[in-house]
Amino acid sequence: MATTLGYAILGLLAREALSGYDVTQRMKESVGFFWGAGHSQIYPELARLEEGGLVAHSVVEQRERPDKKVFEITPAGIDALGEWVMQPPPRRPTKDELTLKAYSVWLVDGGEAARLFREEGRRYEEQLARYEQIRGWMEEEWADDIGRPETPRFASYATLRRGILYERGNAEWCRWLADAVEGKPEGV
Amino acid sequence: MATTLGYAILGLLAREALSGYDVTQRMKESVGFFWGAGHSQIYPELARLEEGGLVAHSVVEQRERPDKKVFEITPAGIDALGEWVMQPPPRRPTKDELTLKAYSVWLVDGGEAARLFREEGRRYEEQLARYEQIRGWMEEEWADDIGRPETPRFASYATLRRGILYERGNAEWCRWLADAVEGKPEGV
DNA sequence: ACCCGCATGTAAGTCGTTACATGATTCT
DNA sequence: AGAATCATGTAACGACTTACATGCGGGT
Repeated sequence: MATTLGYAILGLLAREALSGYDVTQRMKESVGFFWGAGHSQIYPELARLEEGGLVAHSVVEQRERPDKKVFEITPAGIDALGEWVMQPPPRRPTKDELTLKAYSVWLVDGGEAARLFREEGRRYEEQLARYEQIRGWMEEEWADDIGRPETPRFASYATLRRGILYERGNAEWCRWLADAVEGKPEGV
Repeated sequence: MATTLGYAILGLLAREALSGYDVTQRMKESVGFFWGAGHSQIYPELARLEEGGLVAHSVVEQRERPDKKVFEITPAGIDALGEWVMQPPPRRPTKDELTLKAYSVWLVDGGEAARLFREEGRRYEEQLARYEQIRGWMEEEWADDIGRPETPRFASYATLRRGILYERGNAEWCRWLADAVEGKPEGV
């Protein structure tokens, strides 16, 4: 019924009521690690969700700040989100620009290519380090909830683990590729 | 200068001359594993590349088959592709629908969720098995070229390794998540 | 007779990015 | 004085998907 972005927003609102601005912020941090959108996409999508009865808003007046519309998920919204979760997602081809570049890496100088992939690898490692830090924090602070699949904290922890595996795989691959284009033998 | 899809096509044409139809087929197998497009996107893109002087076509008449336009990459096309390869790609947020579903998995029944993620994990494992098979074949058949970063075969092998790490990470995560939502203790 | 593979395109619609537009307050 | 944060929207454009459209030859 809603779009994928709609379900991403519902996933946030199922945890707490948020303004469009707040949703935009979340899309740059937490959820943003696996689904991103700018505010120009979010405001119209919230309107569409409201039209479908999946969310409802109330205006909160603020002193010294502009008024804001705070959106809450409705029972119908919770139902729709739960049903969507259980549908197997369509297998779309992963679009990875760095892999695409690697596909044509044979055309360029090995030393220069090594520099590129080492630099990209470093970025993945930085992100990985950030994730590992959050993971350590979660495992300490959220220790109880992490074992309870019915809590939102468990779900957040699960997505973080996915991010860790993803960044680790990418970092490992970049290192291997940088070594290989420089002519270094591999350690598989 | 060209779009990302344009560079994907150039990457193919740098290896061999192809018709639009052939390019479409490649987008479903080899390159399709990390960049996909339908024929309705490919034909206009080839026209744009030709307009920019990066590819050129000649008509090949066939008996018992429709005539076809075979596209070749031009020296300008090779240059453009090589320069693009060396540009660090913009860091776009990974869009992964399955991770997004996991973010709201706390709303649904653990047993049902386990079934979903186990099934998805199986698909990743199947793809992984296919990749591992190709890898074995490449390491035997292409043994010489795989150590030479200036060959297209090396580049194909490199992208395959990326695919293997990707599928392996996903499969591992799905297994972990399925166990976790069922209440099984983890083995990290 | 019908479907599949080869072969090439266009059209309509959705999704996503970048830019335009406004305006108050707080921090430097 | 200028930049950053909070706050909400619209418009234009580009990328991508799905459907429309055509036609021959070969296999069942």
